[in-house]
Amino acid sequence: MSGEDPYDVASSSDRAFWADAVADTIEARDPEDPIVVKGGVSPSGVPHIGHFNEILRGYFVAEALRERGHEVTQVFTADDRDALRKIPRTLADLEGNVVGLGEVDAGALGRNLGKPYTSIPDPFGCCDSYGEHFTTLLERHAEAVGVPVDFVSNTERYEAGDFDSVVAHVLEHADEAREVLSAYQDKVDDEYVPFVPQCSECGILTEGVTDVDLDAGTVSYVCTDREAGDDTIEGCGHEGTATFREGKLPWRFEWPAQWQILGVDVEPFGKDHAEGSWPSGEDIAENVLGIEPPVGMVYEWFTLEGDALSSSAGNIVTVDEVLDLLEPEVFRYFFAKEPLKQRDFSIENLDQLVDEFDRFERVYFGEVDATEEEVERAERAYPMVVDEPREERIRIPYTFAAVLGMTEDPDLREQIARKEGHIPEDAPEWAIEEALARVERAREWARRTGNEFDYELKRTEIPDADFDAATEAALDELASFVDAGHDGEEIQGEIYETAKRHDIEIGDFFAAGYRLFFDDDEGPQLGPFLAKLDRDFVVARLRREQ
RNA sequence: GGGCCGGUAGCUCAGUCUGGCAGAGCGACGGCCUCUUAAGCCGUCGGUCAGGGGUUCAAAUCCCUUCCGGCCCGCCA
Repeated sequence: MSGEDPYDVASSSDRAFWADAVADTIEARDPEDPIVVKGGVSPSGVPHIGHFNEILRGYFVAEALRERGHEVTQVFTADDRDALRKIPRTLADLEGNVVGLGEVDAGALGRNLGKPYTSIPDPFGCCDSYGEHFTTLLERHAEAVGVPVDFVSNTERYEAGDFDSVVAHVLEHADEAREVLSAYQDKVDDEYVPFVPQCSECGILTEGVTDVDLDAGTVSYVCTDREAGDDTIEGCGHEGTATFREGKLPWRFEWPAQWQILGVDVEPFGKDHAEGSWPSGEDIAENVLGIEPPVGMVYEWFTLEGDALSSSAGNIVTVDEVLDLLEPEVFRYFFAKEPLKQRDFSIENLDQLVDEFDRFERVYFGEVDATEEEVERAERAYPMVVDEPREERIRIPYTFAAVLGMTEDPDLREQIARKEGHIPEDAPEWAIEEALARVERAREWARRTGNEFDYELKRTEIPDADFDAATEAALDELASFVDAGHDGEEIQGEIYETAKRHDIEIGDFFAAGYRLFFDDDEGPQLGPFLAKLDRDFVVARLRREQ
């Protein structure tokens, strides 16, 4: 039984980039083009960044193979005939806005437990079903991340009859099926039937199969109660028959069946599958279906802010939200890293990820010193991470972009960035535009995390402030100093001097400045910041006139 | 209880497959600068490679073992 160890596929080679190691394994099998890379999830609720392991790990493998001249298709199954097992805490509309259950008809959802996602009405009423709603959302996110993926609806495949022959084969060889699966699941006994019909009356997926008629291509069933976690889903007692298109294979069989139908050559999967579904899937593929299983590779789960991604615990972030904070290429870069390392995705420390990406980019263009290993990896992976390598591209350091975000004036942002040398004289217009787009993202990051960059220049209206006479006099003097024309360092020094002359605590005087400009107690380094603003405004504000 | 993955500087991680000087970025600290205030430049510090044992001339790397975090071994996916 079994091929390569899915833990070794991406790591045991001298390849600098793991996707090449996977591609090596696939090529060693001499597959026919097009090579099919698959992934898949149940559209059970709000898609989050964890789901993108399933898409992006496959994407890098696909790209590695394309670079070697293969034709590659990346497919993604929406496992939408799976049953809704528990009501999610939150949902999201098609724009990605996450909403609580209270805002939709939660009661209606509760009556649909045990039914396939595609048999449940869309709580938002905009798609044909619950399953289609969340699949659509995932498709949109995949598009936003820039990964070309063919989405496949499991339900549609069952309805179109694509699964017919596999279902017939499995039922015809039910003895082998039981024997193989029983090595992995204790509950499999002589009565086990590897098909789950959907009740024509109440719509739930029921396990009460009473008879199989291979010639007619149907199963008979009684709609019986079914356990789902701690709950029991009540069957309606209906006795009926279902065709092979009116139900589904149990997951352990469905996965290998998908491999057969779609001709899958490689599939990345999460570590939850590694010890259970994968070995049984390989076994079933070889010894029940008689096909060669794809190359499998395991990826580790990552945490969000140190904790498991969990929609019920509220610890999730969607792709939409993340793309408000960083460029798609930075997001893709995160998934280009070693798949087996357990790592954290931290919005709090997002600047680190962006910095790392910026360095990665500069390594590719040979602009910074790097180890041989880094260079090799960048040369291979960078072109897959960005849409198109362009050397003139400009990256404003993320935290500096956050500083620029303190002012809303786009011209001022550009002007400051130029003065600080982050935008070269001869930079092309497109590069400037892209570089400054990061300012909005960094601003959003500062706002979202409420971190030390979350200050907003109060330009249009002067904040409420009440200063004592000494402070007012000092501010007036500082205004005159600024009016006379000095650079940032001089202004910064003068703030200290002015405070001393008026016998004001240094910290208090800075606080007065932050109050006037940011309506806050703290802010960026004041002197250099003020020097970058237009002088008339700064002088007037220091004089509390505007 | 059994199996599997991960643990390397304060943080984020390379390096482990194939044993050969302990690495990078960020942060911190110091300086550039009469300055407790965050952006630039230069520099410095920073390590029980989770702990212990073994093999070896040589171990982050190989073997055994313990600890910590997570996954699987019921159902489901």
